[in-house]
Amino acid sequence: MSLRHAILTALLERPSSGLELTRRFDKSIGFFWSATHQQIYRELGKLERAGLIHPLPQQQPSRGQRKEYEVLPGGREELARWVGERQDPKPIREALLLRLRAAAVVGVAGATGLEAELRRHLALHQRQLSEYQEIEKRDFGSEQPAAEDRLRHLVLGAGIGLETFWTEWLTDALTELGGSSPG
Amino acid sequence: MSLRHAILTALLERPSSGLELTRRFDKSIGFFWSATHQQIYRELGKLERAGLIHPLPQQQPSRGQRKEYEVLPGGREELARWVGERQDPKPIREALLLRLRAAAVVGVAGATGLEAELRRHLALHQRQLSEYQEIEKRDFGSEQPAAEDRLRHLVLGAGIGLETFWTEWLTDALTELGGSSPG
DNA sequence: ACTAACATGTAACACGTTACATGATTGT
DNA sequence: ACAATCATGTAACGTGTTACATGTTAGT
Repeated sequence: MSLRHAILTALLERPSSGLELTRRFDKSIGFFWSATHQQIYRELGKLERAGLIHPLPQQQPSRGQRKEYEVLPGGREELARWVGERQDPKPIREALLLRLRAAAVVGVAGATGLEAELRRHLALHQRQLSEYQEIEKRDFGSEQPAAEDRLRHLVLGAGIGLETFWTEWLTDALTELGGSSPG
Repeated sequence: MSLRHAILTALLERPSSGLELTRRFDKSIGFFWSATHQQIYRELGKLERAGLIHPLPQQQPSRGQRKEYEVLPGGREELARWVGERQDPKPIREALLLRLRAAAVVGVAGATGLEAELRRHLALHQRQLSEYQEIEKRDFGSEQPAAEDRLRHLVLGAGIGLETFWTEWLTDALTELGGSSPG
């Protein structure tokens, strides 16, 4: 049940409407927890009914009208509780690896398409890596960062590390596949 | 819709019953696409109704009776089609990163629990890494591997690379958090 | 009046998780 | 007879995905 906590985190960082949240989930928070606008509206409704957030009083709630939410004390407590919770890491779930394994059993004959796919993924991961590196340059130049900034930098570092891993691995994979493929 | 293809791949590697599949999804295939037995039985039912797999004829299908499945030509075709499909990589979805970001907004005061959690994750990733390395030593010693084995080795290499990344990153994170935390 | 962009929402379905139910086989 | 284990399955619910519906605001 992490979407709920992703939303609470985002709203604590800055009160927002559903659409604003959706856009913030296309970057920053969304870099490691993505969500569509439908998920977000559904979860905002639940959070409101649970008394963890409430809409800012200024705007009357009607369809098509912007509705900005704020976290209530109960929401902050819930988030703090969740941060301290014990949770095992989820196993890897990566369709590309599954597809390589499937290619091994159905035969590598049609693997020209697969090779193109690997190149395409390589380009996407390289682009994501650049984006993270730009954010790092822009937001984390400080010499004496506050504790919160050190945490955020750490999280960004994970993104950079993971994208670096994928670009290296995909490069290796392309060498393997292209380099010595038998006839 | 990858579970379907994970199951087809597993059944092509070796015809199995639902419970056997469940066990194989706790290792090998499951290392990068996990599934519970309920998911597997549900999907086996769908695959059978879709005519992509069928139970081996020997055993009459009654509850509590072992039921072994085999992939039909249509299933193999479907898998081959899927292997060549274009699919974008999914963004990272890692609750631990979300929790660090949440810790940044609710305050790092209760971060002693978080630090223990990071250590716990470190140990888990180290164990997983050793497991992969043992598999590599056992299964991929050959000098002239077949194309299928090169692919499978590549996939295992991704697992090793990812676990290596996490152990290094978690070690860094613990240094960051423990090393210079302000009073 | 029309259009585009903004903003919130419904509906339907696929996938994932947890708890539980039922029957078959094996060992004591 | 009983318990443990193997094996398949149902039910309920939460989460994620896709397509579509509805209303508002601003520009022309």
